[in-house]
Amino acid sequence: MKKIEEYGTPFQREVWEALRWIPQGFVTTYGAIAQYLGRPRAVRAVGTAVGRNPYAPEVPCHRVVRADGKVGNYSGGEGVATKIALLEKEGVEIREGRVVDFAKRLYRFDDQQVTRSEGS
DNA sequence: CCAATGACTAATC
DNA sequence: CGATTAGCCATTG
Repeated sequence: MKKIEEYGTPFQREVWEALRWIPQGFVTTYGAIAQYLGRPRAVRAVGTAVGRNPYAPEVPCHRVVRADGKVGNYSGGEGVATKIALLEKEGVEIREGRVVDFAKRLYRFDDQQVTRSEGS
C-alpha cells in the first residue's frame, strides 16, 4: 500500500483514507463521506479532494457517486467510462449512467455493508 | 487575505 | 428529466 500520509492536505488525506473503507461492490456519496468526516456541508470540498486522489484506482475513488444515484464524474483513464467499467467489474450494475439498486449498493460508513434483506 | 474554482446537493422552473 | 440558482467548503493563485 502506498503512503497517503505523505501527500495532500490533512483534509484530503482524511478523504482518501475514508475511500478505503468502501467495500468492493458498493458505492457511497460525497455527502456520506463529508458526514463521516464530521463536515456534512463540505460536500464540494470532498468532491474536489476525491478528484485529486493520486492513487486512483488503487484507492477506490471510483466507488463514490452522486447523491441522486448517478455515476457522477471521474478524472482517471477514459473518464466516466473508466469509472463505470471499474464499478461493473466489481459487481455494481450501471444503467443509463445510474447505479442499479442504488439504495442497496450505498455504503453509509455506519455499520457493515450488510445487504440486510428486509429485516423483520 | 481575497477571488475563483470544483468528480456536489437541494430546490425551482 | 434537463437547465438554473443558490448554498457550502477546502484549496489554490
